[in-house]
Amino acid sequence: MTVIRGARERARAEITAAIKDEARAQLAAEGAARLSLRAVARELGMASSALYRYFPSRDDLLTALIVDAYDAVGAAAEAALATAGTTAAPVDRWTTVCRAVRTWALAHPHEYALIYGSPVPGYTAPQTTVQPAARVALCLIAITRDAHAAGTLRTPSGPRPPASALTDAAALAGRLRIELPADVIAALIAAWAELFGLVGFELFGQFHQVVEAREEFFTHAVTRLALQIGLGE
Amino acid sequence: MTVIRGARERARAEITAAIKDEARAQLAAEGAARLSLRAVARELGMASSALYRYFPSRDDLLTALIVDAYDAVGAAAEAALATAGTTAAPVDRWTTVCRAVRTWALAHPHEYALIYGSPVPGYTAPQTTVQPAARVALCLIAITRDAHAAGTLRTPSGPRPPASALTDAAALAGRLRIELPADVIAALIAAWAELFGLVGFELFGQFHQVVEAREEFFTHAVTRLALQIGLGE
DNA sequence: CATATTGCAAGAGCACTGCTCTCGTTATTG
DNA sequence: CAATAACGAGAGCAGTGCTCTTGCAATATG
Repeated sequence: MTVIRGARERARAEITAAIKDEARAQLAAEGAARLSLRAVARELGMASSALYRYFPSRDDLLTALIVDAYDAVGAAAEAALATAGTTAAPVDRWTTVCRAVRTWALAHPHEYALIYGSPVPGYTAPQTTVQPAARVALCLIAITRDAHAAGTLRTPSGPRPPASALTDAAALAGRLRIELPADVIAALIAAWAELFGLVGFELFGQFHQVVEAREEFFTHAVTRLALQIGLGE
Repeated sequence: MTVIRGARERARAEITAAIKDEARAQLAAEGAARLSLRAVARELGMASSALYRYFPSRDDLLTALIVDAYDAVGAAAEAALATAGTTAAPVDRWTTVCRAVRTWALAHPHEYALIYGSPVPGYTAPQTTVQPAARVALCLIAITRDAHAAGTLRTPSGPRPPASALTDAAALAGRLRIELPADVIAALIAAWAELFGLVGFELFGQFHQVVEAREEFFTHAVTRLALQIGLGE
């Protein structure tokens, strides 16, 4: 971590945090589209131009909020995984993490939309977002790897992935040093994307007048995702 | 269809269409956030205030684009289903429709983001969007219903949905007059959401450095979705 | 300690936005 | 033909992101 030396750096860190907090509050209240630098400055009692000392542009502020949101949902997933413990059944660990993601999303819809909805600032996210963005996925990987190490992992259901998908999966496994078969990795990636499809559809209103028992439906659906990659049963 | 009587109504219809076309062009080029009424008016050679005779607000124009986008992706899905024909295997019909959705999304990323990413204008979409929004889902339902009628539908894999989910599914089936078992409906809803999770993750860059053979991966994943609701095999 | 340098806040200002209002003009209808 | 409704254009308001300049305070340097 960076050590803050003088009073100036300390003040800078505090003001930067205050700006992000106020911006996050506006984001939560009104959404990313209505987030206004001038309103943030107004609320903080400073000139709008002073804010540019801390964030060179509105997009940079949004990017900082994106990183924070990824970290927040990642932390929620990790906390859920920790409370579930390593002794629980893999399926239960899986559903616990998934439900934590869903709960966080429902509590922070605008922040969720910022990271898993339309990517607002430009189309290619800065490199700084990729590591926080991976935290939820790493939780799901950890569960699967533990099950694999314990020998309780079946082979994924359904047909075998095509060779190209297995190549991609093997490359990813090598890069992240994941001790899992390529077909499991491929199934994991699909389940990971499908999980956020379920969350996003509920959050963005597609389940309106379609699914009413949202939580039960979600739990059931992610349980099936777990079984499909070979966890449990 | 509405019959256009006078020259005034004809002009109004044409100008409304021209506004939407120009707005759609700007949406495709820059995204919903950068869509500007004044720029649309400028490009059309009219005063910005005149545009408000046709769309009472920017959100109303966006809503019109949303409806059009739902209709476009729905039409793409229906066209794919038509070309696949009724004689093809249910799994192939399913993957054909899914791939048409993905192809449309890749060709129209901003329009896709508008409807399946973060819902921009307000949180509750107007009632006029629900019918066009259902067209893709109705394609998937039709495939499943055809397979059920032909007797080639297995029971969905995995555990049975909870009672509340079955109740929701039965209610939906009754409302839409779908002749399908409740557990199939429930599996269909999950697969429907998961399909758009796969598309969205690819489109929004989450598969960056994760999946390279995107098309093969997608086809494989949606094939598994089909098997999971009982189509084919 | 005195001085030069740097970091910072504030204000004015630019170009842009969505939107409203008014004012002539044009097309439709009785 | 006359009354009415629809329409286009312009001015204007409040707000936005962002830049530039000016003056001040904290830091670093001799």
